[in-house]
Amino acid sequence: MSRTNASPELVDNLVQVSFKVQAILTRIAAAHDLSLIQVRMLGILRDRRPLMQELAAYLGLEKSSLSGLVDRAEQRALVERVPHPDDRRAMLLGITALGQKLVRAVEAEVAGEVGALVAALPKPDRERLTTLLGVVSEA
Amino acid sequence: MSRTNASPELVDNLVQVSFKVQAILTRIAAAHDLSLIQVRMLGILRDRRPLMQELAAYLGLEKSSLSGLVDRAEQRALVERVPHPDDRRAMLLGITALGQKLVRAVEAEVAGEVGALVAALPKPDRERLTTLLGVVSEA
DNA sequence: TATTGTTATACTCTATAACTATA
DNA sequence: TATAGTTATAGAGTATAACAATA
Repeated sequence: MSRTNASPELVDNLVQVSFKVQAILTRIAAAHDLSLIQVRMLGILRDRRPLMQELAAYLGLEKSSLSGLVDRAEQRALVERVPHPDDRRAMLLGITALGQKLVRAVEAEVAGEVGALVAALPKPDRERLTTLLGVVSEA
Repeated sequence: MSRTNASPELVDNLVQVSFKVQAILTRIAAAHDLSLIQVRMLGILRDRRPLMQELAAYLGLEKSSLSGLVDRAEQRALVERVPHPDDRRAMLLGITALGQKLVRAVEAEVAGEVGALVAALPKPDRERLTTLLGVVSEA
């Protein structure tokens, strides 16, 4: 037996804001000749050096899909495949200096434009929103 | 001179929740053999009968991209092209009974799963979140 | 045998440019 | 001439299945 946990209005607002944020991300990525999935990939590689299959899992992609994604990013010198020292089947993925520069530029612009979405809220409201979204984000 | 309007944490939470909601939408759409853009199209056609170019504008697509999108949906009998009564160049787009059924099913599931994201919040918090997201949604 | 990654293939989604038909 | 829509073409992103190399 399931129960309605949220008003239609809350669901609607979550969906609307989600599309709004995605539109900002997509537009900024495109301005740097990147797709959203490429930005996500670069964002992950900024902090880790995963195997192909690990990155595929993070991104929710099949390994074959990731091969193409990495191919295109590698051709643009944004990422690099590094042979795994202990397993000759495996590849470690790294981000290049150019990739880092790009992802930092994108993230700075995102901070500005997403930040502008909440600029109309007074500070206490922004703090409340931060807390509430934190809970949703952990759900 | 620009100023930081939002904490990095708030921006992060907005982006994280946005991806979370999109993942739900994409998964539910896929379970019905639909893409996100097809669901958006059906959602619009539930309330309007636009021209091709009007729908393209709503969705932010080129008219040629929409041709293919409508082709594939029409082949599955989800939408239909209806000749415009007054302009023989133009096409009005409508949703079929099957399309309506599909979009209603998707939206019901979305309400359930997105609703579940906020199920942990007590009701007053959900109401506050609704209001705050309403402001962001209008920004 | 199992695992890591690539390749072959096919489909959706998207854009640009050229085109047709109508206004 | 201008507008509404389609078609031709190209490329990114995705999946499934078959494959090669290594464990």
